[in-house]
Amino acid sequence: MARVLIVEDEPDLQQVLEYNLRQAGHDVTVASRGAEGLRVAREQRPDLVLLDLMLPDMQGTEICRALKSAPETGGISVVMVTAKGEEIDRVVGFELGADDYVVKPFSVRELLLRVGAVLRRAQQPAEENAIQFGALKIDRAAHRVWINGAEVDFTPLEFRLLVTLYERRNRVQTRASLLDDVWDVQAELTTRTVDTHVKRLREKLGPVRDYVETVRGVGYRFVGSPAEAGR
Amino acid sequence: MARVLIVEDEPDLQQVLEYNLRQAGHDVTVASRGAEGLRVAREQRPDLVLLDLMLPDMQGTEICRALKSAPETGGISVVMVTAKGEEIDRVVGFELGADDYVVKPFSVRELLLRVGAVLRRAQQPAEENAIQFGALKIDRAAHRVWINGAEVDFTPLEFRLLVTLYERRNRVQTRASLLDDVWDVQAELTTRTVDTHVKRLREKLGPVRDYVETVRGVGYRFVGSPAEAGR
DNA sequence: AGGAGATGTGACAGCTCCGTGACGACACAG
DNA sequence: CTGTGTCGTCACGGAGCTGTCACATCTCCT
Repeated sequence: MARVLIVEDEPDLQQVLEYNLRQAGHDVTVASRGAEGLRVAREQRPDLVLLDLMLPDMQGTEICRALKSAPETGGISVVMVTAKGEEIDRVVGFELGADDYVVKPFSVRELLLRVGAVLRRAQQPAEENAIQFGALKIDRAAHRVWINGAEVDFTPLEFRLLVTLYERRNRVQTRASLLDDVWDVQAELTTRTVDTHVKRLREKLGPVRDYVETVRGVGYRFVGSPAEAGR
Repeated sequence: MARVLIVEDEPDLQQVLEYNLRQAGHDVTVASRGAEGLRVAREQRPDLVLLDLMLPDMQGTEICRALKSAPETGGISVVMVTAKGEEIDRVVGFELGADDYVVKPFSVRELLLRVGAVLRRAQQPAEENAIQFGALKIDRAAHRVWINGAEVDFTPLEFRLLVTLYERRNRVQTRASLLDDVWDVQAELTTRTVDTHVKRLREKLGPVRDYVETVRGVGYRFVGSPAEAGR
């Protein structure tokens, strides 16, 4: 299905990742050290690199930056595997251009979902990476949003919420499932937290706030007629 | 909400798990020994198995593998409960296809969150979302209804009632069974409440109000000739 | 035709749910 | 240390939803 390079020093985790990605039908290569990973990535140009943030010889961030900044390897998708769930790690990961991340301990299902989503996105770069939806434009890679051509700042959380809502557009998403997808599973939060962030999202969405609809008693729904999409 | 099988030998933990999962509205079965757990899982086909890694007679991993590798039981979600937080345990658990795990000691809240998340994910693709029935169109995922192409707003209760009636179409449903299916289990309501909501449903159904028939002395029935379906 | 029981209808009060603004905790930058 | 930005929680209030009741209408039986 796709060629995946795993850069991970911990043998157990390495094995889990390799096993499950193979199961999912991918062509897998493994590297234990950062330098080795970077070399293999440059030589083989895989479709996706699964990259541990902490490696014995160098930081995963360096590898990510090195890959993303070079034109030959810039097209390779990067998913970061982070040990700590700290927000800072995620932000830094994204700032470096990583396409997504998973936080240890993660469920296999989650990992495969994220890897699958990133690969799918990369396959149709023009359409999927830059989302244009009516007056709303989202660049996932750059983490930027424009409304009627004017750029609007979104916090990392708001951005994730917006993208998550968009990805399952025209489907109601319960507060619980949004908490699953936008926040960590282990996060113990009130469902009302979702309300507050939807409110903040709508404020920033301004003229296109109606794209996010409330479905009373159920959850939220991103909505838009197909005619509006891809414009 | 869902049928959960607990396979756990330690009586205290068994009790805690059972109690809390019942509180969360699940239908719980308990097994103390691995062989028993495997047998019950095969017979009852629960939605989810909460599986202790260490059992007196066999390893939880064996049970997990046995369930996941057989087509009949492969769809059952498995959440592992591990005594030690060692990475190796997780690895083994995931390699075998467990959907998630919790490490003892765990907070009850975290357990419930993970169980809920796993169930929600497993549920998602199973449902058939688009229903078209003559002039009536129902999108369950989006929670939207159209009549002759025009969208009509339904309250959460009305929507559930409509879908429930539709699902058992051409079969009479008593007021009592509708109360069970549409309302909360513990709700103690007058059967007349059903009448009122059927009335409201019919109002909104307008031209297709005749899809909901009254069966005097028994209950209500959603009807439609097969020719009308799937249009 | 008349009556009893079942069902339809309209009104209403109570309640749930959601939007909103405010606040405190926390992390980070200067 | 202080200022700034982000995030989670809470309390309030309004809008919408829902259960119940009383009464009207209908259906079936005698």
